[in-house]
Amino acid sequence: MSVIHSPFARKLGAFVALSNKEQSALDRLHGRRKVFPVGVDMVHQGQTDQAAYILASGWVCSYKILADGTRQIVDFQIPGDFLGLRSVLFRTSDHNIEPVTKVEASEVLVRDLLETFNETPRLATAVLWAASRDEAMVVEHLVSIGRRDAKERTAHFLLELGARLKLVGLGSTSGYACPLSQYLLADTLGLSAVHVNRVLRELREDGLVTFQHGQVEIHDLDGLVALAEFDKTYLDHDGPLLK
Amino acid sequence: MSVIHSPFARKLGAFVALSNKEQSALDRLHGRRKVFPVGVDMVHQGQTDQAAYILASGWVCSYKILADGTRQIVDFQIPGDFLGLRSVLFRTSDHNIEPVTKVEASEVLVRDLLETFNETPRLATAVLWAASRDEAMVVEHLVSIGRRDAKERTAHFLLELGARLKLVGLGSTSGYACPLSQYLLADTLGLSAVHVNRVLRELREDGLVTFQHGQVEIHDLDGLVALAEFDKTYLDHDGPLLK
DNA sequence: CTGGCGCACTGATCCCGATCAACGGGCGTC
DNA sequence: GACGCCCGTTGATCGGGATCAGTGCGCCAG
Repeated sequence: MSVIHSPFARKLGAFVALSNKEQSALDRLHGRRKVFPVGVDMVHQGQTDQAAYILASGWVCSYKILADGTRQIVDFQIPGDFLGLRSVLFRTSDHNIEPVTKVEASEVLVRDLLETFNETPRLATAVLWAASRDEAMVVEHLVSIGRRDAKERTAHFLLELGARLKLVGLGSTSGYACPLSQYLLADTLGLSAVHVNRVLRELREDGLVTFQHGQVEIHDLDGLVALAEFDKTYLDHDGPLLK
Repeated sequence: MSVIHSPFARKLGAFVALSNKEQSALDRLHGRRKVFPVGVDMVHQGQTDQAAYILASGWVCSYKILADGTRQIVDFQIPGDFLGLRSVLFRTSDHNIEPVTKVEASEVLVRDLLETFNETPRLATAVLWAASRDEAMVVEHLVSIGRRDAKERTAHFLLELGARLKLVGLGSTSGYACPLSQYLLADTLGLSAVHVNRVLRELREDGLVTFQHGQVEIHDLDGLVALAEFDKTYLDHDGPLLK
């Protein structure tokens, strides 16, 4: 029987060294597959959904739209990320979760998740670590928007994406595929699309990074890390944090 | 035997209708009391602490300082808030938790918390709801900084504080005591202290809210709510959400 | 082939909020 | 009582990024 570990298992494996059996248990968590087309809300603003998902493929962003039409993207989910749990719990929050590329997701019942934890407690640890890392990234995002200028912010975000994609085997520290338009980038970074364009040009002219044709190429990792004050521990650990 | 429910019990009681017995179980959670003086870091940047705390009195903020000395405050904790759990989990995050007023906190072992949950599962539900609300507020904070202008941001923050303080019986929708300096406010909102001052003056001149002598007085609730696009459900529910 | 549309890109201008500089008041210390 | 120091307050100026306006290109639908 062939073993194809899901991005979810790969991600958690980056935090806790998991046996093949444990990884398979994670894979078994994946329930019914659902496909969401591009640009369609998975959860509507103000509405709560009972389902949680594990992203199998595609990218998702969660965002909020204000009365004047401006949009703030809170974060992105990539394959292996857990999704919807927040919108299930947040009775009072109202931000959508919109796929930016066609998304394949596995419906997960929280009950099944908890049962899996009972079988193998180390999985609970792994999930906690992954969740805390995800929340740390939201906090870093907040710091970025509050106190970093446009160039630093952009550099930080591109580095963060790279680190996360590397975790699930979808990229490296030198480059990765990125389906985000400059408009999405703008609404993520709290900038205008015009200015994102200028910033990307500057970063390219500085020889730091290129963002073209859906592809991010990092040319000067150290320079980017220094510019963005990016936490290198996100990039450095190759094996699991907890053996 | 007199029953003095802690702010922690009061806060959770706002989400789930708790019996006196359950509230007492929450009160019993409070472990050894610790006092932290004003302006001293409870957890140092980059360092992890094994303890989690429940704030008994005082205010705490968690923040990060960048290389150029600028500071971004991520959020505040007020009495009844759970604290330190995030810094325990965030191995990679590096932001401090600094009391802004003298703080009395009860050390809590996560083990004790889980045991309490086993006795009364409804408490687990209450904690989850409270935690998700707290995280929703961080998300709203991010949206604020990213897409609202200085006036809207400030209004939103003052409303949020009021709603949270009301939950634990430390204020009302018309006013509350607030120990924050305009410098702290600035580093929270991603503004400069000078500009915070001007914004507060404008809000006062508009007859919306005053922030003077450590006291916030809300004069036009509806006006503020509209300006900030503040979610009124935070203010409206008086009883527990789940009976 | 053609019109329409979304996205990348650029120049010109504007404005919100940062920065610099200064003053005054409360309060604790010597 | 005099000196610092922190905080609030205000004016003048600067600048980063928004806004407005427009071009060009690829792609899809007709």
